[in-house]
Amino acid sequence: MSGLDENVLVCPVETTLSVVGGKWKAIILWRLVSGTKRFNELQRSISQITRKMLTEQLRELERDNLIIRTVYQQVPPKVEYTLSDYGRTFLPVMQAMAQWGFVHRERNG
Amino acid sequence: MSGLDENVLVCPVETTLSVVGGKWKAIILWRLVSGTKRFNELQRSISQITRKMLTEQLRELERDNLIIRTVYQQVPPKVEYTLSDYGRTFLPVMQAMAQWGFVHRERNG
DNA sequence: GAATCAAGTTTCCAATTGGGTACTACGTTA
DNA sequence: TAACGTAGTACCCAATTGGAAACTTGATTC
Repeated sequence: MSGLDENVLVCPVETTLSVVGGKWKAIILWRLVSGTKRFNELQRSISQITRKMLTEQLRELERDNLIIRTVYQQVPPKVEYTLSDYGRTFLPVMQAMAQWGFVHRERNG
Repeated sequence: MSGLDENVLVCPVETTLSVVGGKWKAIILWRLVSGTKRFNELQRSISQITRKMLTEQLRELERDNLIIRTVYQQVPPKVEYTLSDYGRTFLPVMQAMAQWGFVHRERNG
């Protein structure tokens, strides 16, 4: 607990997973790459996610400054989610993942 | 269930997560990038993982052909885990993750 | 005056994940 | 003959995750 090198020893892959790990975050961010989305639009495009999960994940992504949440004061409510500049730094990871997933699906069923 | 386009519609990021998602798999694979490792060696290098979890994750990675498990018939037992050629195709994703994690740690605490 | 809409929140319950501990195999070393 | 070491398994229990459904808000439409 007293060394200078604690941070140096942390695995960078673990660091990444601590921010965008879990079942949903990378998928949500990938949806936002193609542009700003509203809440229901996101939910419809991620078929298995519940409102609760989507809300939770969006809150955490916002807290970590990866996305920006914009509330329009109108009824019915309108809330938009946008990748932040910082969120966009995650683009290379998402592209690598998308590329691998695409090829993997070709290879396997 | 009868369309031609089911697979086309699957999100490639989701495909990737279905294979290497979860809390441990990417970390384990990243350890193997630097070379073949034995079971206990892996466990020691991933401080929070239990034997049970490590066993489970290694079995699944082996089932999906990302790693190769080699058992030496000797006592005490010796089992080695190695990235397969196919597992190595995941390298770009891991590198992108490691790079992002490294920069993210600089930026944040 | 009832229904509708978007974007949630709340509550409760089920399933999955994960941890602790003990146990195993068996040849070698003390 | 007792202990050691590696690579696990087996079993049980606790914690966390995740899902379903009902409820909320307030202006607008039927």
